[in-house]
Amino acid sequence: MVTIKDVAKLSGVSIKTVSRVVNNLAEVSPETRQKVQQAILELGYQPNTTARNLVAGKTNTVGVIIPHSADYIFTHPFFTQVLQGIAEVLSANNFNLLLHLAQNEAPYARLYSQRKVDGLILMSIPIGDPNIHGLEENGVPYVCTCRISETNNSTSWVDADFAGGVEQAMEHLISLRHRRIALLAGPMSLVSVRLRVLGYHNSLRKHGLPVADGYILEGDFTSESGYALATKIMKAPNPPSALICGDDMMAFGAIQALKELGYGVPEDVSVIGFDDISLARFSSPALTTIRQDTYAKGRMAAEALLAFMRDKHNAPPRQIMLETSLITRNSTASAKN
Amino acid sequence: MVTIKDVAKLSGVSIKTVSRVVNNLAEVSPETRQKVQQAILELGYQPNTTARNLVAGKTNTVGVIIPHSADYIFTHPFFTQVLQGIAEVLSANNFNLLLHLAQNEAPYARLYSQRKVDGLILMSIPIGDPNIHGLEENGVPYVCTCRISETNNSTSWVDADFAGGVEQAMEHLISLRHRRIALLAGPMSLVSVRLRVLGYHNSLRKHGLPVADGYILEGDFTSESGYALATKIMKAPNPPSALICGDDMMAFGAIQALKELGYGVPEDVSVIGFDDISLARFSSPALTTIRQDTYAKGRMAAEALLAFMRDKHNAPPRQIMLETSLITRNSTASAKN
DNA sequence: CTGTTAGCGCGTTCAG
DNA sequence: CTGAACGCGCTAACAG
Repeated sequence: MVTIKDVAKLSGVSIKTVSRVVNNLAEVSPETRQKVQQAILELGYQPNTTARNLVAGKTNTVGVIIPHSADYIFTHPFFTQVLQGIAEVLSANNFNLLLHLAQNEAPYARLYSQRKVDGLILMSIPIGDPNIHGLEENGVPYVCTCRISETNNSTSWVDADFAGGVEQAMEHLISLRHRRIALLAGPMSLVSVRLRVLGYHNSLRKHGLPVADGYILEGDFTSESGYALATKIMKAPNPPSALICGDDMMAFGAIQALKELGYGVPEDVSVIGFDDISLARFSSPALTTIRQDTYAKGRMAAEALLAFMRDKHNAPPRQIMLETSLITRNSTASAKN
Repeated sequence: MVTIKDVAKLSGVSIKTVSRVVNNLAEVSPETRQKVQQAILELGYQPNTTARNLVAGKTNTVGVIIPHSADYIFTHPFFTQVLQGIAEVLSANNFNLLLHLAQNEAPYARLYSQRKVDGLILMSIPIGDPNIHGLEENGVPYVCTCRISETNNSTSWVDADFAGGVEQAMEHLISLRHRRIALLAGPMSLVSVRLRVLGYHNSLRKHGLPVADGYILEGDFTSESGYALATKIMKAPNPPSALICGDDMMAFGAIQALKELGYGVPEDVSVIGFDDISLARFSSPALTTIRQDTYAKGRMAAEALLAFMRDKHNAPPRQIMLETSLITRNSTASAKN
């Protein structure tokens, strides 16, 4: 490869001078600058990023960690939307994006200790994930797009108000005179799912409604699990008149199951999703759902991380809660009785 | 940061010996090995990747280039599925994935010249993209998941048989006695779109059908453009009885437009999509579509690239054509007249 | 304004 | 089996 030395030799100056013109460090006479630039063009010289990084002690790259299978991630519009926000901000700030689909056991902090990244964005971390250890001890700059524990702590995160979101869904259904409302939740290993359950209970309590047996089911955010859980709950003794789903994919599966069981949606059973992915309006019926701004989540997380990396001290740990909103479409209607 | 020197000092050996145990280079006595490992643990030493890369002259990372906005990419399941395949293969081979959303003008080869990556995967490159220059000259290992020119050349690529796919769609519609079939195509700047048009013409010719005026419309692979194009063609003097869409998103938009215009799908107008994204079966009616195995596309591209990087000489430029298949669902039916 | 020298952290000759 | 010395390509002090 052509190095700074080659350029120096060809233009008849020292490597330091070459370095100066490459980095625009002024103090170079116009003629020598000219000579050097000529040589650079002639040789097609490009500075070696690895060498620069070694000297500078940084990488200009941010690692995005998602501890799930590529299959799971890329079939969920949720992840890709957050990624979009992150990618845009990083790109605008000349940072590289290293996508790390953690599967095997290896502390996330290692990416930083090994100087592969300057900072980390952690997505969808399950409770008790052993790999999060060492983040603080190693001084790793990081931001989560989720919460990693139900109790308060000092991690910085950007996340939606899941409890509030489910409460919005509940208010909507209760105002439509539904009383038997089931929650087809996602995996309980996620704080966001537990918060949805919390919101569900809050609403029931507020309206003096009973907690029905078996009305909280655990799925995994796939349409298949939505299908399976809807089938199960509708075949049970006391079927609900409305379903709140953990995400839109589950809602799609649930609607499919309901149709196959002969229930009309929304005439017989109302269904509400969560996220408002772009395809929610194309389902049949168009899906009523709780919208969370996943794109903003990604952007804000990336911005918070960059701010933190720029100035560790003046950027206090930030915890940002994003509001959700109810998008009313055609999958919900008044309860029959 | 703790370096190899610190470990050497603590364990009372030379840095070379530390290097040997870190890299498992045998020839170390059990006792010293033990001592060194102890010191490594004690200090929490992690080898600096940047320094290693500088010496080794490689980065162990592959750049994935997609010259579109993050918005465009992440709202199209097509891209994320290819990415999934790539991510899995790279991860399994201990390669990092650098996601590069090229927007501004900068030769892709530069990522290699600057030693940011060891190789490149190029996705969805438009015809005449100036940034592809320099790939060959700089000896960049690369593979495309698309074709970058209509004429034969020596680039290595993995791509679907778009002409054949559209021909499958045409055969299906013609067998249902459709004669007025419009093509709502994607952007003509893509070879894949031109190949779809080619397949369309091939079928027309084969069956002796006329090329109707204005039956090929150019869109951009978004549901919005599917909506707009379907509205336009149906309001034109001689509306078609069937629509073949450039991708499933366009098909969703087209179906929405048809419904709003009072056309029944598939009773009045048949619609066929392209890709078979996971949500195709949840639309209403469930979408008949041409399936391309985007996941396999990603995997094969990554594998081809890795093989090429391992052995430039014994890995001939590969050009792999992936077959498509017709998935018949409920958006197509016999023509009325 | 410019060049010499010394490192960044690691691997790799080559001696011992 | 082990260590000293050099170099990867570049930037930063420090002179000149």
